[in-house]
Order: sequence, then C-alpha cells, then structure tokens
Amino acid sequence: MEYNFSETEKKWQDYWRANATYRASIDKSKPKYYVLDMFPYPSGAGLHVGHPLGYIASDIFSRYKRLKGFNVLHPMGYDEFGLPAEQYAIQTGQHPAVTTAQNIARYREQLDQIGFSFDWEREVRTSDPKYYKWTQWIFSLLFNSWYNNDSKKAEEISSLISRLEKEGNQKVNAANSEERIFSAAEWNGFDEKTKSDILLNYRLAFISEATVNWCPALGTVLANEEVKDGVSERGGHPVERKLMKQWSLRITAYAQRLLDGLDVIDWSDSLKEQQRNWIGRSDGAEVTFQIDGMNEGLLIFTTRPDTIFGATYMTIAPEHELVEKLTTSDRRNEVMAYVTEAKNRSERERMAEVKNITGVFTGSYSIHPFSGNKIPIWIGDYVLAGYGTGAVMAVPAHDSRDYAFARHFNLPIVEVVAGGNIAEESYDAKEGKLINSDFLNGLDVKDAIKKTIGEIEKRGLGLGKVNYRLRDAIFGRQRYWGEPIPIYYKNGIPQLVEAKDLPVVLPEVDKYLPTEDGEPPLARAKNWSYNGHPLETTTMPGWAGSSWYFLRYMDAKNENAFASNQALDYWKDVDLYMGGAEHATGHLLYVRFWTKFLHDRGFIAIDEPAKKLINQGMIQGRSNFVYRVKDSNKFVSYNLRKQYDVTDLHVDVNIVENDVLDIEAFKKWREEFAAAEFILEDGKYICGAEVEKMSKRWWNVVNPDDMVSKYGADCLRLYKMFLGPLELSKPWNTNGISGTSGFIRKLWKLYHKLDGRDLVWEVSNDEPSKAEFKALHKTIRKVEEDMERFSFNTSVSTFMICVNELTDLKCNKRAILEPLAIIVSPYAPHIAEELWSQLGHKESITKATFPQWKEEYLVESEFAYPISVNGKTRLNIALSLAFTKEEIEREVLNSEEVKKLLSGQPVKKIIVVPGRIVNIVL
RNA sequence: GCCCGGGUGGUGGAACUGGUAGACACGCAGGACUUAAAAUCCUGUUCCCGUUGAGGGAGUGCGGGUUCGAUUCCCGCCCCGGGUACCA
Repeated sequence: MEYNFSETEKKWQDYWRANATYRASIDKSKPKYYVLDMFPYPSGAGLHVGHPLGYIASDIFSRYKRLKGFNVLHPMGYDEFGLPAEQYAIQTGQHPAVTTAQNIARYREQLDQIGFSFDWEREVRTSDPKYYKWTQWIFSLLFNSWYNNDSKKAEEISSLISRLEKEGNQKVNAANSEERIFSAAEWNGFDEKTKSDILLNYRLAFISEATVNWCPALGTVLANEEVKDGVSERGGHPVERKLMKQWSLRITAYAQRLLDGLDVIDWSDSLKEQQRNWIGRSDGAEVTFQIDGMNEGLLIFTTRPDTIFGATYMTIAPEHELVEKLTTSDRRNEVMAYVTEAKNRSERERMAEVKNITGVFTGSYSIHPFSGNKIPIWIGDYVLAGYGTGAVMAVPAHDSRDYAFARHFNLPIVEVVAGGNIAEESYDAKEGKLINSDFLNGLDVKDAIKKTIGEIEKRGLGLGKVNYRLRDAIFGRQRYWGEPIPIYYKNGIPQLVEAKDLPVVLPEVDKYLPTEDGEPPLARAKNWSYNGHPLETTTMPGWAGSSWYFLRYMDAKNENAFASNQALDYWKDVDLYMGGAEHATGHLLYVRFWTKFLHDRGFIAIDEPAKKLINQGMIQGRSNFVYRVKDSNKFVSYNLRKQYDVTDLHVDVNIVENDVLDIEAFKKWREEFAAAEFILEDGKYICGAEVEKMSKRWWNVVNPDDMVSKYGADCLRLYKMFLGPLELSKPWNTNGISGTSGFIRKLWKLYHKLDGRDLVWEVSNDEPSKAEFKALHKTIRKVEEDMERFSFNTSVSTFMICVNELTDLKCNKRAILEPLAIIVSPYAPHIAEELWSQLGHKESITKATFPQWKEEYLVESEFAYPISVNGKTRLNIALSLAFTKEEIEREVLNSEEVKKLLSGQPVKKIIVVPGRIVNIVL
C-alpha cells in the first residue's frame, strides 16, 4: 500500500486525543523540561503559513526531549484581550468575546491538523475570569508593594508604613515619585487622603499625573512601545502628548536588575541589545548651577562632567517647572509663545521637525559652579522634559546637539577636550586630553570624569548619578476589552477590592465606546460599583495577561492560587521559549519584570522567566506575476514579456506551481480571464516572482490548511524545517516541497517490498550488516548534535542521506528501521507512529527512548586524505588512520601520483594533520 | 546617524573549534519504463577555457592582510534586512 497521509494523520491525531498522549504531570523521577511558544493573539485571519514555523520547531524539540527521558511541559493558550477584537466590536456591535471565541475555534482546528504535542488540558485564555482573577490578584500585590533600594527588592507596603510612622521618610531609600521629606510626627498627623497620595508615590502600581501618549482615534493612552514613529502600532493612528492621571507600574525600579539579568540568560544578542538600549543606562552626574540673582538652583544631568568648563549656556525643556521663574519680563511674550507652541505639537510633528532647531532665551543667567562665569539659560525643545532633570549644561564643543543649537543662535563654543576640529563640528568622542579646564588640564577624559565627580561631591554641588531611559509603564487603558483594574474609590481614595471578591468581572455595556462626557466604556456599565463605591473604569493593557501566563500553565486549573507551590517548585522556569523578536521591548521586558517582582515577594523561586529564547525568522511572501499585453486579454509568458508592452498583475500563488501557471485554474480564477489567451514558452506559461510581505493584497498568502491537505502535516513540518536555519527570515516558496514529500515516500518504502504493483509490509529480523549499522549510527549522532544546537534544517538533510543510503543497501532490518522510526518521529510524528505500530508496538512511539549511537559502528580504518599542493587540493590518497605523521608523509611522498604531480620540483615543507589533510608546500 | 544580523551555484541552503567549498533538496538537461502522460528510477549539473571521458584556470559581496592552508581570523569599503532615534 502506498502511504496514505491523510488517513494516517487523522488516525493518530484521534489516537493522541483519545489517549491524552501529551498530558504532562509532575513526575519527580524525571528531569523537567518546559518548552513554551509565545502566546498567540487569535486574529480573525486565522493562521497563515508563517505562524507555525516556531510552533513546529518547538514541537520537534519537545518530542525530542521526551524521547530523551525528560518530563516535558508543552502548553498552548490564547492571549485574548486586545485592540483588534474591540475595534471589530465597535464596528459590528458584536461582543468581542464572541468573535474571539470564533477565531480561537479556527486557530485550534488549524493547529490540530499539524499534529502538535500540546497538553491542551492546560490551555489558558486571558479573558476567562478564572484566569484574570489572578492577573487582578498580581495587580493587587503590586499595589501593595514598594521597592526598597537598600534591600534591592520589592516589599510589602506595610513595612514602609511602619517605617514612616516611626521615622518619617528621610532615611527611606525607595524607588518613588515622592519629593517631600517629612518626619514621623508629620506623617502621623496627615489625613487619610494625604497619606494615600503619599503612599501612591511609593507603590509599584500607582496613579500619577504624567504626560502620556494619547491616541484620539483609538480613544486610549498607549505605552511607549505601542507607539512607533509617532503613530499607534495598531492601526497607525496619530498620537499626541497629553497630561493625564493614569495607573502605571513602577518598572523603573527594576531597571538595573533587568539589565543585569540579561547576562545570565541565553537569548539572542540582538534581542538583549534591544532591551539594553530600551533600558538605556547612562552614568554621569547631577550638578546644580546657581541662578544669578535668585536663591534657586538649576539641576542638570550630564554624562560628561569632564566637559564642565566647556559649558557656555544652559538649556531647559519647554515643560520645565522653572520656565516661569526664569523668564524675565522683557522676554515674557516671546518665551510664552514658544512654550505654548512646543507643548501643543503632536509627537509626530515634533519628530518630523527634529532637524529644525528652535529655542528661546529666558533672560536669566546661571553661575558656573567652577569658573563663576555668568552663562545664559535657554529653552529648547531638543531637551526632553522626561529624561534626567529636563535641563542640560550645554557643551557645544563636545555635543553635536548643543553644537547645532549654539551655531544656530550664535552662542560661544569653547573647546575643552583636544583632538577634534571644533571649527567644523563638535568632537563627541570620549578620547583626548583636557584643555582650558583649570584643575582638569592634561587629564584623559576617563580620569577627568572621575576627578570632576569627586570635586562636585566634595563641594556639595551634586552627585554621581545613573539615569535610565526606561519609563514607568502606563497601565490603564480607556478601553472595554481588557481586565478590569480591581480598585474602587472611597471618598476619592483608591482602595483595593478585597482578594475574596476577585475577580472583578468585566461588565456588560450597551456600546464599546466612551461615554458622552469622555469616560471610558466601563462607565456605561450598570451598577459599576463595589460596596456602594465607584469602581475604576480603565482596564488593563493587552500585555497584562501575558506577563505571567507561563506560570499559570504549570497549574492551569488551580482555584486557590495562581499556581501551587508544588507545581512552581517542579516546573520552575521556561527552558526554551520560542517566538518573534517583535516583542523585545514589550512583552519580553514586562514578563521579566513581573517574574522578578513575584520572586521578591516570595511567590516563586526563579528570577528570570526563560533560560533560553530563540527568535524564529519571519516567513515572507513570494508573489507571482502574469504579464498582460496592453489593451488585450492576452498574457505573455515571463521570458517573452520584453517583446511586448505589458502590465504585470499579481496572480494567486495557489494556482501557480514552480512558477508555472495552471492555465485552467487561472481562467476560472476571475471571470474577466475566462476567455484569456496565452503566449507560451515551451508549452508552459511561466510566471514572474518577487519577495514581498505576505498579504491578501498581493495574492501571496498560503495557508497551512491547503499545504496539509495537499502534502500532509508531516511533509509540511519537514519542509518548514528543511527551508533553512530557524532564525533566518525567508520567503515561503513551495517549489521545493516535493523533496520532503519524496522523502516520506522513500521512508515508507524502506519498510515495504514491492509485490507486483503493491507495497507490502516487510521487515526482517536478520542481523544488519556493518554498513547498515554505520548508516544508522552516524545519523543518530548527527541528529543528536543538530538537535542540541537547534539546527533543524541539517537534521532533515541527515535523514534524507540516511534513507538514501539504506535504500541503496536494500535494508529492511528491524534493528535498523526501529531506531530510525524513533529518531524521525519528532519531525514526522504521524508516519512514525504508524510504522511503530506496524512494527508491533502497542504503545505510542512518543514513549520510546531515543537510541544511543555506538562508537564501534563508526570507527574507520582508512581515510581518503586530500593531498593539496600550496593549499590547493589535487588528489586523494587512502591511508590507514593508524599511521603516524611520519608514515603518512613517507607514503604520500613515495606515491607515484604525487611524484607525477610534483614532477621533480623540490618540496619545501609538508604539513600533515592526521585524519584531516596533507599539504605539500613548494 | 548609531546598534545588531547577513551577503556562498539558476534557487533554498551545507561546511560544528582555520583543513577536500557547494552536503541535502529544488530546478534544469539527457536517458529508462509507458501507446501517451503522471508517478518512479538512472546519469549529469559552480563558472570559464579546452576536450576522446585528457587537462587547465577562476571562485564564498569588493580591496588588502595574517597563515603551509581563510567562507571561517584581522583591517578598510560596498550592498541587503532588522531595531532605534534629539536620552544630555
């Protein structure tokens, strides 16, 4: 019988489901291994052929690890909350839960076809109240925590309160936004509202008034990483800066630990680098410049304190709190006009005008702390309010932005580090000797930085200081489709909903839009209150549920905790995390933050969520084109198109095979082509091709369902891996799929013999030959090595080589074919199960053990040495591997062929690497 | 601009710590089987010159260097992909 993939694949998928083959449970007799795919958001379009790439790789690895004796946790679920479902709900009036459920059903169907080994009993869905109860619970924990910089961890808020009661906040070293210093007595005298406001400045989940990214079209604020190029990542709508009260998470408290943690995890360099840049640590100093004629100082941050003698003016952000005070009356009109304009500019305008230098002089001067010189204070929008102190000492000679500004406004430029040509451009490099700098003269930049900071601290002008680019994460969204924030307001004071009353269930609303007076959609809900007090109306952002889901999989159904200690202790962390690099600064930073937080609060032992992370490359689309002769219904084949005046049209890639157009299908594709005529080459219509993004628009979308029904899941799995290294982006091209399809047929044939026209099962129990053992064992070794370095494409090649060799050897020995089925099974599980059961096994092949390769079958006695002359290979000579260097040298030089080759030329030197190469140098 | 990746046949790619460049597969060409086609099988296939099946030369984006030997290491450039953008 020929191999019938559709029947066999269905059979085994049913078997796996019926027998819960992939159920994972705690088993302390085995080492655990946790393989996780990034949480999919079930979009309406279903899976296209690009999505399963990572899933297939992680599935293969999971199956491999099971065969290697690990207890594997390999779950799947859905990140359901998100903007697209809600936008769709707004348009159609359908509840987002309904459309989301439909999308999930479709996803599941598609996933099942590919034969994944997920433990579906652990499925999680973020919009399930049983799940988001715990998301809300973690939020409550964040609200009830503060970050102690002395102990370097998050602590229960009560420990802070008792300190405030005893000693005030003078000695409290916390990550906070509180500026006042108060004594214990003062604290104890504050009213409840004041205390609440102060504590919010310490809590890790807090309300603050901050400039946020407001997107009017989506009607919500967005986090920094949800904004790209001044427009929203979802939908591409303009984003404005707006001052708003917002729930935020104090991720900045963890900036240094998030940075340090990168050194201990095995993630790709590019991804770590992205996180490092996003966190953006810079080392420098904060220095106060006294303002001339005022009892007030201007605090600046600089990473180049060494250049302080080159500071010829100051610049502050238009939003700086001292703008008002610093502006002299004669400058008032001009300054106010500038500030108003700068504030109203949208993010996009601001970015578009980066090269446009704008600024205004305040009329005030500051006193240089070392030279005592008077230097002017300017306002410029190249200084950002949100970074550092919102003020800089401008050193035009050594900072390109200050340089451009100084040139534009004719401000003095003083060189203080030798090495550049400041008449031409600023010299920003941190190299050279200090000049024009009093006590710093002659020092190197590095030493000068140290010395300046020392001096600044000694004179009480400021402190050495580290700044981070990372901002606190805006957590509230003015949207419907998200987890309600478990907060209510009692006399305007935010209070937590009690743990026993969680979850706060997402209410029904009549419309998924803001109310007439601009309140978020939840304000439409009837009785949106808790014990008579109004509940918070903003919801959590899309990334809330995904920041801890990896923990829930460990114990998905637990109703008493987000996961039991037993499960957390056993499964610990993710061993292999597979997913796209696009989550570098969003999800992957938040999940690390929440993990560290839960660790601090004693709920989990781990401090990083995933030991190893692999980014699978993107699958791009490959479009096909047909060429229509202008003003006709004639189509000319690719290589003849230049002889005509043609328009190129995208053609559905699903009716093209190996760039050859299926003409009949084309005629049926669209009515207008029914009567099309063709100018062929060699009797075929050849299409043009180009790599583009996979999109409906370009008719280049290939979905996995079609591939599965045409070639089978095993073939699709093998082909995807065969395409190239996992991390590389590549266009999806079905041209080569017949290769893996042929491989499956050849594999099947190994276990059969041809009886007339039929294939009949035939496997013998005879002892295999040496050659057969060798073919198998070198395959086992290579595949194992490839697996350990996630080189899936080379494994597939190795299988092909093995099957080709065994076919040549006409091998049908059980002792070879049984282990072969096992090592192939992670890649092609369906056919492997079928072969396994026909070999007489009652249990699934997934319960088998990965075979061990044996050195004895691999030893070679001879090696065909490549003999090269001056590094160029000339011929091969087979020699015993037992030979010493000297013996090899003698054999080679005495060989007739080599003598002929050298034709008497003197040998200058001969390099012999036993088992590798011989190089003769003339 | 800056920071990461990456440039190997007609195509996808292989070559693990410097040691036979092009494994494996697609495509293509020729052949076998077939009334024919599909399927299958066999042979060839980096390029150039040459040819009886001899032989020779070039070759891993470009130019240099280190080395007996470089796709691999170093220096300088070019191109492509991704990230990021006044972060002081």
